[in-house]
Amino acid sequence: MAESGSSTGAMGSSGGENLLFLTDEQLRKGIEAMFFAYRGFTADPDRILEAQDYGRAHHRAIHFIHRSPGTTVNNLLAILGVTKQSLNRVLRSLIEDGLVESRVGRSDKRERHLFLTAKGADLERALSEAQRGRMRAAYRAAGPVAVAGFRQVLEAMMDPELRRQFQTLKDGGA
Amino acid sequence: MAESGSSTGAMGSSGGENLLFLTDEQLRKGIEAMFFAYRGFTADPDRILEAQDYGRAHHRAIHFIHRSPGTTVNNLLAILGVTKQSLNRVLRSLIEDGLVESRVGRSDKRERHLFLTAKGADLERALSEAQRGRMRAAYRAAGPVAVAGFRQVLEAMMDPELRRQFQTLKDGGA
DNA sequence: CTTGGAAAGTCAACAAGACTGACATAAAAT
DNA sequence: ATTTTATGTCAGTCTTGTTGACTTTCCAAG
Repeated sequence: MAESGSSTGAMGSSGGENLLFLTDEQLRKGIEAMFFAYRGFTADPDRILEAQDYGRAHHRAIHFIHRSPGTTVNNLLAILGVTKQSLNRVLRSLIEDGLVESRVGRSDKRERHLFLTAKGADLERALSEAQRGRMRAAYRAAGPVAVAGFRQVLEAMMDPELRRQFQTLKDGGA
Repeated sequence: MAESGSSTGAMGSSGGENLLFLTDEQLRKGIEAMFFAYRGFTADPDRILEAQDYGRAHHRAIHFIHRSPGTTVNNLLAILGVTKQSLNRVLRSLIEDGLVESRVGRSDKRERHLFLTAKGADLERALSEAQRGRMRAAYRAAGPVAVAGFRQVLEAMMDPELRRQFQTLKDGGA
C-alpha cells in the first residue's frame, strides 16, 4: 500500500511532486520517525542516568543549568515547562548530592541562582558526550544540507512560545 | 523564522564549512531543538487525550493498532518498547471503553489480535488529524528539501533495531 | 499420551515523575 | 503596612513505567 495518500491526495491526478511530501502517508511516516528517533535520542543518557538513580528530569535540569549558569529557578521552570513542585523535587536531590549549588541572589535575595558543581559538571559532560555522540553520528551520516533541513523542520514544529525561548537560548546563550 | 540561518554554520574561522555543523555548539542546538520540537509534536494530541482521560500511552497504542490492524500484543510490545504489563493496562482500558477489540487468534489461541472499533477509529482520526496538522504546517513552512533532510537525520538517529522496525513499517504497512 | 517447558497474556504491587492545592517564608514593590 | 513575587514544602493524585507471580495455550520429548 506504499501510498494511501487520502486527504491531501497528491497522487496521480494533480501531479505536483513538490506537494507529494504532504500526503497523509508521508506525514504519518514523519510522525513515526519522530517517535522512534526520540527514543534513540534519549537512550544513551538514560543508560547513564539509570546507574546513578536519576531520571530524565535530572538530565534536563542539569543540561539547562550548564547551558545558562546562574539561572534562577523561575527561569528553569519556564524552559522546562513543569511545575515548581516537580522541579523542586529534582533540584533538591541534585543539591543534596552535591551536583548543583544554589546561591541566594545578590540583588534580589528571593532568587536562587543555580550552578553546577565540579561533580555536577562531570555528570553533565558524561551525559552530553553520550547524547552528542549519537547526534554527531547522525549529522555526519546525513550531511550538512540534511542537517539544515532537520533544524528548519524542528523549529517549525515548536509552539511559537517555545520557539521564542529556543531562539533566545540559541544565540544569547552562555 | 523561515531562516534559522546560523544552522549550517556561518562563523568562518577554521575553514571546513562542511564540518562546521559538527561543532559541539551546533550539536547542542540540535539537541535542544529536538527537545522543544518534541514538546510541540505531542502538544495537540495531548490536549485531546486529556479531555478523554487518556494519556500518551493510549495514543501510541491506538496509532499502531490503526497502522497495523490485527497486530498481536507481542508485536505491539516490540514496536512500543514497553513491558507487556504496562501495555496491558492501557489496552484493558481501551477494550473496556470499546475503542479496541481483541480477538483470540485462530491458529494460535494464545495470541490476541487487536483492532480498532468504529469508536476507536474516530478517536484515532481526531488524534492523527491534530498531529498531522502541525506536521503539515511544519513541512509546508520548511519545504520539500528540508523535509528530506529532516527524515534523513531522524533515521540516522534511531537505534539500529528501531530503524529496522521503522523501515519495515514504512513500506510493509498493514 | 503425558509431562514439562516456552510463549502469550493477565493481575497485583510498587516507583518515578508529572500534576493540583494549600500553605510558609522572605524580600521586594506599592 | 499591605500586597505581590520567588521560592520551598507537605500532601495527595494520576499516568505510565517497572518486577514478580500466575493462567492458559501450544508444542515437543519422552
